[in-house]
Amino acid sequence: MSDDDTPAMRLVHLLRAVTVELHLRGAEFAARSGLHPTDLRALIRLLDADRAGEVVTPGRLGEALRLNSAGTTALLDRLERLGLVRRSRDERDRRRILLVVEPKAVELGWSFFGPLIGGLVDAAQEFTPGELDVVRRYLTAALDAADPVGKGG
Amino acid sequence: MSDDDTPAMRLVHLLRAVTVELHLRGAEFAARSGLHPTDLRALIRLLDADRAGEVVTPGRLGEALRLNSAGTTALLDRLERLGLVRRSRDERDRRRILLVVEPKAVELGWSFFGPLIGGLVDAAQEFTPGELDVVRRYLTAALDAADPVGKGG
DNA sequence: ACCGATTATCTCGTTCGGCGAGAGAATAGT
DNA sequence: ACTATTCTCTCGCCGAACGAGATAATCGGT
Repeated sequence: MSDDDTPAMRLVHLLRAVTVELHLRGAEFAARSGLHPTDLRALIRLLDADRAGEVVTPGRLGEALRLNSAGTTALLDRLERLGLVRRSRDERDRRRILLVVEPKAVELGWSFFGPLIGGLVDAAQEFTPGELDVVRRYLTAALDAADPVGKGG
Repeated sequence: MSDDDTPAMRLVHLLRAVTVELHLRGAEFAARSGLHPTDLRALIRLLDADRAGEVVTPGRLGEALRLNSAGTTALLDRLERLGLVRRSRDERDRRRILLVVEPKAVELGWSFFGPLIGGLVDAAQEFTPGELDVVRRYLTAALDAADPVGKGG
């Protein structure tokens, strides 16, 4: 966007290149697995929640993915048909559906993220703990810059 | 994915959070501008090429976006209708169309990337040149890890 | 205990982005 | 000139996502 070739701008372009690359990887993986891009985003969200022990309902999932209720239902139909997730009535509030992640989804997630994470962890081996902390500080600052409102907003 | 709470894994999660955030920003901007996500990706590609002085044809654009020819034609119809791009016959090889980026597209690009880049550059102010170089090395390594094949094929 | 308001999910009908197949136009090789 | 190749566009279709509204369960006030 700018012809500036400052260190800061180089990082901006690098960061963008990384996001583009990860996006492409995701799209390729989704296509190979018979998933739509949205399905992969949903899978990621569900696995994150599962890992954090959060309970996810269709409403919350749709909100996270910016889908309306009709789209969310269709999405869950697809994921359920693929055996990646299961709908389970909440017995405490019987209006709600709790989404249960099936083992198959965890396996699928690992088959995608495993190699990627492995590569990134290997890459980190080349750096000292102090250097990794510098990177952490930068990425944290970049996250704030990209998300002015903040997660709490 | 892993419960490991090592510095390397923290960076993985941070990097993912940044990409997710940038992705969301893009989707919001696209919706506000009456663009589809694909249209924004196309705009980015076209502006990059414009900046680099590259010549882009529908075929090349479709290849970059992983669209087939029919989808590419529809995409260009949308962008042309919005006045962001213009089709121009290549007089040397009259089978080809050269895509010309209109000033409106450059303005639109800046209105999206400008604030984002500004925030990222500001964030970089807090770091010494040596620290920024550490980040550059890490992101370069991460890019390689995400793209094992490499840009060169 | 009842009734309206609220919340959560699903159904129906529609829109439109993207795909596959193939047509049309220009170029390159023999 | 003839054929193969390259580049773009047209046509018909599929399906993801939307808007509107139906259905079902819970909550609050009386």
